Amino acid sequence: MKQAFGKSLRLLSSSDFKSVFDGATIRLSHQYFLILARANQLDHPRLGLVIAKKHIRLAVARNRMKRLIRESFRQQQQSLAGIDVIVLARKGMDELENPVIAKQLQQQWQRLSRKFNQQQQPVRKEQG
RNA sequence: GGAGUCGGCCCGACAGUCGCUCCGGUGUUAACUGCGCAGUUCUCAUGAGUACUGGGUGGUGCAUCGGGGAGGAAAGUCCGGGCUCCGCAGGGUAGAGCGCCAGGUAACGCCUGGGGGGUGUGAGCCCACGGAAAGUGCAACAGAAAGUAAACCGCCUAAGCAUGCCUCGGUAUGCCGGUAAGGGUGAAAGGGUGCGGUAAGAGCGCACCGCGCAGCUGGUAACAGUCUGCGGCACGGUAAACCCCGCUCGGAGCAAGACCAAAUAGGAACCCAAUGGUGCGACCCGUACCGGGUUCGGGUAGGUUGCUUGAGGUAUACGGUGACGUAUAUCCCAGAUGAAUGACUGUCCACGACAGAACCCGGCUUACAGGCUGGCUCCGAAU
Repeated sequence: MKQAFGKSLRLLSSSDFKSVFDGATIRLSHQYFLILARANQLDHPRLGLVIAKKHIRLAVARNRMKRLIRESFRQQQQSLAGIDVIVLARKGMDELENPVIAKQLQQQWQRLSRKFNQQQQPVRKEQG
């Protein structure tokens, strides 16, 4: 079971980001972060991160957030196939401990996966 | 041993699992692509072009192996340089910065050594440390007076004038005054101490100390001197007030700059179509609007580059008090770009601070848990 996290699993250009921001079909809100998502036409998910300096002031803390989110996403990528995801950090996220953040993200990935599958269901019925 | 002071170094350690990025090696052929070679076909003037096939070789990609992968401040962006583009004959002015002396350096507002002042018992530490006899200005409150000094209290009444008294020379009072020694005000009151001197005083005179100027000596210099002479003796403070003097300074920055280059709109050249097409209109006339293709240049998105071998690190030797320099040997030590350098688990301990490269260096400043180590000082004990 591959759990690599190469370039293909990231949102790379500003047009990639724009399409998710403009056409997001799923919004998951959390006290410390916000997840936007929409379907892509690929067999794997892609992740984009928006960690604003305004919300998390220290560069070291911003790096930590990015690493934790990437790591969590990397481990969950199998259940998120076909989704473009953007995670936005909110104020205060850097005050949490690593295990807490990992746990919170884990829960959000599961919610995201369920919600995405519900949205895909009617489409398949129409096709079949 | 305790207290202190000045440096140098380190930035949890080890193991396992799963990742990210760069470099190198090997392999891979499914994919994309660059460049030669050979054969065949077609076009035309023994050469060139077009298409296809075969094989070679490189790049991207994918596997796999090996190696590298944040800091002392990577930070603030406060100075100085390199690099890049733009500008530039020379000189002056304005503006900004710097400011004891000498040296180091690519350069500096940095560093080293020295001088001066302040501070500490000391090692040390601190200093925006040019000019106030070029000029202008400023100094609240208090105080009589704050800058060619000045009489509030005090001290004095010698000289001059007036008046009274008398032993006719004194004495008392007043006027005219004298006085910076004492008190008081103030951050600051125009050298200090002593003796002489005087009506009382006063550098008024003298001695010593201090000060200024000139010389001499030492020092590259700043500056220093039990040195010599002259001067009784100011030239108060403030230049992070204007100012004066000396020195330095073109502008913008890697989102610099260079290259490749879709789509869309517009431009240029050539070719083609032409007497056209569309609208108004039953039609003619009339009128308004409008081509197609190829190539080219500029150029947006996007990509490549700049991009890490450098005023480089380490070691040794030599020169120098030192900052540093020279020589030789040796090493390659992040290079990301929606932005890597990590996550988890276990063990151990002193339970881990401040904090993340973004073109690159040299500094300064600010933040900071601790650990290791060297020099020096003070105190105490022992020998």
